[in-house]
Amino acid sequence: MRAAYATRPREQVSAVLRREKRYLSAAEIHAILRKSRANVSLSTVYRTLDLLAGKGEASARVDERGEATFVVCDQSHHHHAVCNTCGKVEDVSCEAIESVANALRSHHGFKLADHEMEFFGTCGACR
Amino acid sequence: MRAAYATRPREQVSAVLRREKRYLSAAEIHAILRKSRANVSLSTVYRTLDLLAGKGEASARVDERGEATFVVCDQSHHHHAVCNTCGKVEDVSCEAIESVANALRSHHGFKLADHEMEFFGTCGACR
DNA sequence: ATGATTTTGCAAACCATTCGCAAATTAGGG
DNA sequence: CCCTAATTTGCGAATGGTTTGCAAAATCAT
Repeated sequence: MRAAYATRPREQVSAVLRREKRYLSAAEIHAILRKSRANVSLSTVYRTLDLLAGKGEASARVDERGEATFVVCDQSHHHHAVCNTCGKVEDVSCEAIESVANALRSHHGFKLADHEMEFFGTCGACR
Repeated sequence: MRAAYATRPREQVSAVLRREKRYLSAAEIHAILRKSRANVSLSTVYRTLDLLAGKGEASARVDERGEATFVVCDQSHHHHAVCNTCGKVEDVSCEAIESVANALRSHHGFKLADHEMEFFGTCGACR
């Protein structure tokens, strides 16, 4: 059966994501770890991110420059509100989707199965 | 001032997108063009896609494998309903966003500035 | 502790995308 | 039309984020 070793490098990568709460690329995480003298290889950062994303503990996003970035998040279905100022990401539930599903079916004959949403704006702390 | 030449290669790339109406990568477009004996270089396909995306005539999306894909679409603000069966993409307006904006502000203290949504399901033709 | 199994690190391999540059194409005025 | 200036194309080479192979190191169960 598959892996599951609780290793130091993995915990360190995970800790950075939990502390920062914003979208970070593998390279950024690697740089942050180096500063705190935690020498985790870039490969391990990538592998750990894939692992977390696979378990649903982190979600991925491709930024404007084409780099993959990750945040820790709920495992249940939800969406993200990203602050344009500080970058912090908050989990948001989606109640309003019902009305959208109805509109899609009646106006487009489209049967909704899944959806993705992302919000951008200013968080409470930055206002 | 900037470019604007109406060239054959650009028209051919654009025509493929208008005909297919689904997310296509540069490589896929290049392959389709080769089959119809239209020899447009891969570089030109990439450059034309950037151009169309810049003008808002096409919108980009990164697929599961990490490749950039494009569709032609309205220039006004809207969202996409992607059919899981045939891949066709329909433009969808968003009326329901008002209630979401209100919920974000009252529950999270978050001031919504922009948003992205994408829908997946089964289109009318495939049902 | 001990051995089986999983991870890590490093460097090399990948591969989609970008770039440099000379040749080809386009737009427009004369 | 014809010519020139400006833009675009194609090619191959360079880029750069991400993946991979493999031997050494770490982890877990016994």
